[in-house]
Amino acid sequence: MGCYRRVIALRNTAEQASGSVDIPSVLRGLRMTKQRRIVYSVLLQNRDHPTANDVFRRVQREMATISLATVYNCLDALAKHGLINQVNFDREPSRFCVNPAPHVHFRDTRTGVIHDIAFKEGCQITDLLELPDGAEVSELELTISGDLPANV
Amino acid sequence: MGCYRRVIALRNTAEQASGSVDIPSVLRGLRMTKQRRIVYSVLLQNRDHPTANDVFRRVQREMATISLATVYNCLDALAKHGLINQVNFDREPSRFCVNPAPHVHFRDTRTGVIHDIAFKEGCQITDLLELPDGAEVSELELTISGDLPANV
DNA sequence: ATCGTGATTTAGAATTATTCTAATTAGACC
DNA sequence: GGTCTAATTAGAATAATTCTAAATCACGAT
Repeated sequence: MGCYRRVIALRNTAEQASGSVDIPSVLRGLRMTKQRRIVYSVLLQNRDHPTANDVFRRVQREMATISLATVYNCLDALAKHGLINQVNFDREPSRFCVNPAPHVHFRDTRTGVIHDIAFKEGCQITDLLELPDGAEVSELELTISGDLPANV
Repeated sequence: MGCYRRVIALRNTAEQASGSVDIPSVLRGLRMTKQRRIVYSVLLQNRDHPTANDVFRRVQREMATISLATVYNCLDALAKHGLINQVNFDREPSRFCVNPAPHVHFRDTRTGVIHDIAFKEGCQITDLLELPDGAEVSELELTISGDLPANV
């Protein structure tokens, strides 16, 4: 029995849109260069799971000289340091997500919007699987496509 | 408590390797052309989650004139008709899987081998998620990477 | 402050899985 | 056998991403 209240970050809130993010000079051991900071803040400001290209276009508005390769580099560095997640739906271009909480992705096939979906309290997906004894999970990606009822 | 017995199709069995598959001329509404039949039988014979290119090379041994585009076409047709699954790990080349039972994929990071993992009896992964009321799942892909204990 | 050094950024080329195009071939049905 | 549509083919095109090599930056030591 899912309920709407528990769905995470479906829409940008006022704070998210404000752009007033304060990012320290080193985050999780990653030096926050100008470019990395802008890429990261763009992701924080608009959590709609943009592609690298989307990010590139948004960042350009604040730093016209940045290159696409740098955006890729930054996204990669941020992901390697656990600040963002790379989200893959089938073979579409990767998308990026700042939500640090454990969650999975649900694409509404009608609107194309990707929603973050939390786990129910205390639930471990691997408990449902016939994993061999001693298997140790290091990465797990779950993507779902489907229909959401017309918005309330 | 996963147990090895319930892990599906980890290895090719004798029958799988025999190649003596008998495929009707229409399967799930899909006309089984020579090429589609060979592609399908190659997948049935060796269930190691090959890429399109792997399939291409294997099929060539039986039909030297087949083209890579045809292999892509066949894989696509087979997948659209539910005979095979397209498996995506991150942004790696797609892999293909004939296992018709519901399952997820686990890549052993040490060996690179991809294992099919079944769900425990009567388990619905979506029960663990805070899905909005009325959400209807049409596709679901779960991929896991991790370590498996050294083979028994 | 300046210098040296390694990390970062950059532009553009390269890579590569996949899709597209247009022409040919095969197969089903009359 | 002839017709018609679907499937196959070779090769070109696409597009996301990565690579390369050169330029720039930023920090610590002097």
